[in-house]
Amino acid sequence: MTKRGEQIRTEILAILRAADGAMSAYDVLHLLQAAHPKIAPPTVYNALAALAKTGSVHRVESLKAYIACQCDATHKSAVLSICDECGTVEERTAPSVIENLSGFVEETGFLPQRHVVEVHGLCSSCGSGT
Amino acid sequence: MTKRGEQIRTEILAILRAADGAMSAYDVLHLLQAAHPKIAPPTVYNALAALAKTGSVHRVESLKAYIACQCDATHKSAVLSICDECGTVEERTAPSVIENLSGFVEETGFLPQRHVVEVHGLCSSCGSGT
DNA sequence: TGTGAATGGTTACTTTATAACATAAAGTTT
DNA sequence: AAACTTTATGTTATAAAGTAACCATTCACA
Repeated sequence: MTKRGEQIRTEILAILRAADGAMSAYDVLHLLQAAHPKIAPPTVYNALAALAKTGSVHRVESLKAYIACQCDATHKSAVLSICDECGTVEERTAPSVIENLSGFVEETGFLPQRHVVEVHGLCSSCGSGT
Repeated sequence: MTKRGEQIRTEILAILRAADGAMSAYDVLHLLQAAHPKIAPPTVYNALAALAKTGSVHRVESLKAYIACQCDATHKSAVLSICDECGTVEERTAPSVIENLSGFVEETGFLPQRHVVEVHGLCSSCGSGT
């Protein structure tokens, strides 16, 4: 299958990688429309969903926004640090934190499948009076 | 100050407490409109924001929805377990998990202020073939 | 090369959320 | 207590985010 959508997905990934912080789906849409004037929201959402499934982008739930994956691979264990001052989002894999969290919810018989772990605060630049 | 809005906030809290799972702001709005036909979205969002500030309700970021606080008090350390099957949301305080998480993000000089920790999966009823 | 399954795109719409403005209550000064 | 100030609340209108349902294209294979 030579996917038509692959082109769009590649462009979206490039856009997200070039961004400083997270971008809303509509931010992405507006940038894409520079090159493809007729593009519509579902195309972007479909592409973002496909990219999210492979792990190359993540949705930042608490920002209603999206970032390019900053880690290598298929990691189910990312923690996002979101600076409320400058807007940068840092992603780090944290297997131990996720295991700890899984163990906690399993205490009540819950079966964890997807972890949303986002920490808001100030990044090292913004927090240290820089 | 005898706040006018206190009435609405009380009603919203009662509605959320009576609900099984999380409710969207508009779910709440529609219920409220039974009693107050002229109520508008911002009234609900204002009230939810006020309730969230005191900690008596929480926004479930990954559901775009709201729940009544199920714990006692001013806890900054809640973990939400969200059953994707039946929709119930269980809130538990987990100081150790949050400390662990804070420690992790502090490794890079990040200053944590607000933690969003939501775990999707199956609750004990839905997960055990009940 | 037809035909059907699968994927992607488009139109139109719903849901979620908020800016900006209008109103009203409570405190404050005289 | 009247007039003013401050702050909280309500309303109108609109923006932002997301998606259902339908249409078009592509590919697999007879």
